[in-house]
Amino acid sequence: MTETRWLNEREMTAWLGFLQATIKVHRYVEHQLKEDSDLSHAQYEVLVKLSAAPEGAIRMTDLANGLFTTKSGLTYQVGQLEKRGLVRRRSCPTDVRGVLAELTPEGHRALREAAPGHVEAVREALIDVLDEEELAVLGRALERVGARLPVE
Amino acid sequence: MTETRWLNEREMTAWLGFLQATIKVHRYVEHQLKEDSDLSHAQYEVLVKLSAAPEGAIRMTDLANGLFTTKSGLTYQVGQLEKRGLVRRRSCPTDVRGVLAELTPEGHRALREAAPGHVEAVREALIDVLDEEELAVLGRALERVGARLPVE
DNA sequence: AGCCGACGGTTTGAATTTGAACAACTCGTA
DNA sequence: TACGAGTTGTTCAAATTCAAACCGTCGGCT
Repeated sequence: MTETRWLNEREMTAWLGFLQATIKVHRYVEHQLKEDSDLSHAQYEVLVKLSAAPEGAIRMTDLANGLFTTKSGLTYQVGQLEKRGLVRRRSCPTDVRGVLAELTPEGHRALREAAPGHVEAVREALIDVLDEEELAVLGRALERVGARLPVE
Repeated sequence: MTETRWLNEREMTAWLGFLQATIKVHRYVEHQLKEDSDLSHAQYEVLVKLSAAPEGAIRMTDLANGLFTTKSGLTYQVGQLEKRGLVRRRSCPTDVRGVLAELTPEGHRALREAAPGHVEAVREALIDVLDEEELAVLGRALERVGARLPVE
């Protein structure tokens, strides 16, 4: 066991800033979506992915990976969305085990209506607070951070 | 209602990077603590704050604010820590309503033992992945982001 | 002293998250 | 063709989170 490399002041600032910012930004975005569109952020992201799917439908597993969520968590959220008629499930033609999720017309509408407010919240909470340089550095750095860590 | 200012590519990269990085880093740190010290990250942060308290004890509300958590969430977590004998509650001498939380000797020990592994995980997941410039920019920028948003 | 709005912390119930267990199925290989 | 390891999505119970309701107390004001 080697000596612990404690965080110096600059590192501590970055870590605490990261913690505080992430918690607050997530909470802010979550609230805005729930308030204005009655969607959780997780649900919103599901709608986005489905809407962006090349064939209009995605396998559950691919969806879970793309959203950095667990399989069981996704099953739950898609279940909620299906209850509300925003998403439909159908079986995968090439793999009997597979399940494809796709947006219903109501799902498309819900996303279209929720998107502007959500983007505004993202700007308000994060994007518009940063200048050009910060935006670039943050994008580059955090992308690298995320890519290094396992999905689950 | 003015026209929606959608995110351009650079902004979208920053936002997606932020989402992915935050989710994964939080999960990574959470797992490491649970695995190696049987503590949730929330519980670890409580121990840290208590350990850093000038008088060795803090009011629940101050603790909640310092940790960007909700009052009820804190009540639950402190309850868990108390069950395990890491934290003690006593009433505030100057305010009957108030409750002070403080570390027990076991709490001090648990923190001392958990800290090195936690710091290592934080480095592994975030700090050591960034260079000097990124560290500085990230610290400055995210601190500003966090400060702008309401606690709750 | 007495009132009243605000505060401090807990309780409550519902919603969500998690990992593990599970059953059904796929696919490469013997 | 038959095997077995790995995959797919769901289910389950337990843990956690959240907001709202709640109760007792504080403190300024009359």
